[in-house]
Amino acid sequence: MSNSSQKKYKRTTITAALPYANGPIHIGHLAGVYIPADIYARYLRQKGEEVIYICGSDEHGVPITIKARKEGKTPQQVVDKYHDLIKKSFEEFGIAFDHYSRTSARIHHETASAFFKTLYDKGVLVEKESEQYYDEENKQFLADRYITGTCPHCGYEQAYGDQCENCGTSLSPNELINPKSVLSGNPPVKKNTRHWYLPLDHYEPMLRKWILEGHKHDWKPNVYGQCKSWIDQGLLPRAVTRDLDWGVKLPLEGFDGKVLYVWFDAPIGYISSTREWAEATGRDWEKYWKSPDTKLVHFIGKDNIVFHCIIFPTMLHTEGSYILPDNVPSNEFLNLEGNKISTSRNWAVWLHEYLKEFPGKQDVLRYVLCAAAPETKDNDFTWKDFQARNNNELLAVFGNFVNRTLVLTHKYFDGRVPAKGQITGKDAQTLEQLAQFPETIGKSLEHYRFREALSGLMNLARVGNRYLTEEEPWKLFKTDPERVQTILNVCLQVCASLAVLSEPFLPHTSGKLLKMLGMKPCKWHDGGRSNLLESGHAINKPELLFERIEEDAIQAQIEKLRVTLNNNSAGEAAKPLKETITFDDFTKLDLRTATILEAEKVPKTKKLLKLLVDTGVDKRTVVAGIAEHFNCDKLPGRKAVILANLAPRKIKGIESHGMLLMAENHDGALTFIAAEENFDNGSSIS
RNA sequence: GGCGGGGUAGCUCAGGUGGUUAGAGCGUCGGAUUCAUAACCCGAAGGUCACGGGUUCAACUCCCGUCCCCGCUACCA
Repeated sequence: MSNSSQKKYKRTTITAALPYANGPIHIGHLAGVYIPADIYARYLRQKGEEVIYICGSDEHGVPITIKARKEGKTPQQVVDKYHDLIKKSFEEFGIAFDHYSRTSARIHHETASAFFKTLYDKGVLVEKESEQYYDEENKQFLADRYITGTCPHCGYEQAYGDQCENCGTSLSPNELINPKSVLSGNPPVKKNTRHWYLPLDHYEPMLRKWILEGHKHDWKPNVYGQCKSWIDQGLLPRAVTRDLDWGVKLPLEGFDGKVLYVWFDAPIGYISSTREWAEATGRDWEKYWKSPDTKLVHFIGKDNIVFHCIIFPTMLHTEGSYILPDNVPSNEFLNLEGNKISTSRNWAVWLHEYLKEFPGKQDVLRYVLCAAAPETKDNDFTWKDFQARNNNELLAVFGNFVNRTLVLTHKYFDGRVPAKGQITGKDAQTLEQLAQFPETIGKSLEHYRFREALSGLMNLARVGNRYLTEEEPWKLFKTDPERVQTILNVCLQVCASLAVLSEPFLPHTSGKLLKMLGMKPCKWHDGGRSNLLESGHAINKPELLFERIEEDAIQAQIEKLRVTLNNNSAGEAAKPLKETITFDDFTKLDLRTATILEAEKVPKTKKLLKLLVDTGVDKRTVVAGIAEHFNCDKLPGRKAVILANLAPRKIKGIESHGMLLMAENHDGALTFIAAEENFDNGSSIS
């Protein structure tokens, strides 16, 4: 079913998730998105198919305006910096986009606002009024991130309108106590504003049919499952506009200060990037997006599944003239040395730094990240593994085979491809195996199985090594030089095929090898031919394709990460102090020593325990979010401190009277606070 | 808690409409070899296929339950 559908396509449009222009690219992005997409694109190109590989920087949205404010720059300056950095490092790394654009480009603003206008004119969008916080001094509505206030949960005074960074709770701006505008410092006022929504709920039947029925077997289980989960939970209308001045302006009269919500404009960036490319090269962009014989494929990370499988397709569908994606191969996440990659904690291997620290080793990283790509589950990148894969696989299997063959050719035949003579069974068998590789590897690629494809490529080098070792030409040369000619001819054909078939995976290596063999780039299915190199053809001097990566280079990287780890924990040890309070403020708190009498888990929650506590004054129920840290059986009898005069509050239907005090370190571990001596319950604390 | 994904050799992963001795690469050990960047090649050891039930002549593969990891989501007074 999925195979027959591939036949009808005449061209392929490949998109890779637009990197957000507020930071550089790291190995997680590469392994999950850009490398697989690049391999796929290069493969199709090499097959001679019509294909475009499109990407660009995603440059709108609130986080960029925040970063700009923090650094005292304009948002444009921020995105310029990262756009340039990202674009350059992609190029140097060998990600071969047909076009890399950016969403601040004029053509993108035109495309995105026209797209919105079409949906608006068609009556697709639903208009709704709502109340939002407004800064009167600056005369603008405030994004959630532009409002700070006191967290209603933990009392932290610098909580943001969308999240409290102290306790991690996600908030809505309305929950904040004493909200303040980040812009003016004044309390914001509520004001009516109008926004447009994409009514995803209306298109549930379409999505059900298209995804749940139509792509049950050709989409990856993680993607299909995630979509099913979303659809089954019930889709809600999603706002497509925001009150902000950084982004694509609404193409409607009288709505200054409104822009398209960044998630709406970003995927349209694929389209505008295609248009920009088409204008520059004199092509027709529309067939890549509107012709039913075009296969549209989005490469993304798992955080992006809902946008690319549900929201963007709904946009394309409602617009009316666009095709929908044929597949959305999404990868899971890559961890680094056992921990989640984190931009803010600097726990990452940054591409631009790698390129500096390992010059000329683009393909090593491409190889390692493809071989260890998180295709079906999260995976871990370690520098030890990086070293091992370079030394024991790329170098020992691939590089070594090529080197052996070329050295022997120079030694015995002065660098000229010797002619084949009598073909033995082994020769024929090897050439037969060789012939199958383009098909085998190609099939893996067409099913988005990049790890499998790469290991297929390595198998070809193994075939070569085995053949060469078994035939032992170095033993025969004195007695049977003609036989050696045949053997080396066969080995050279394998090398030639390696040069051809490695191109999608290891483009730099492929280029070097082609040069060494004196070959021009070839079509995919030329790989596998047994006469790619004519006899008598002169090859160049061999150079090493890969060099050994020594222990000190690896230790340097590990040390670099260790320093990061130290910096992080040093930084985190000291959380900034809260605002100064008066003694009177303090005396309002009634803190008491207490003992836990009973503990049970609150059903249907992960973190909540219902505790019965003896406060000395009374026995009361307290709900505490500590279930992940403490076992119920171990709690009865435990001494604690509670805040006894906190207003009661219902949590999951249980009235909680007071709050259990705990200390939390930067790893999120909790510990009890209690009197060291065995004091009576109800002793007051001051 | 709900939903989704995953739990298979020391490591990274394949696998199967249920059916002979569960596969690969790397690592380890042994052998062979010297053309080659101490590389290649051959061989071996290594797994109760997370755990407990059930269906079946037969389950790692199907069903039910439990546990663990990841993501989304609810919850942290």
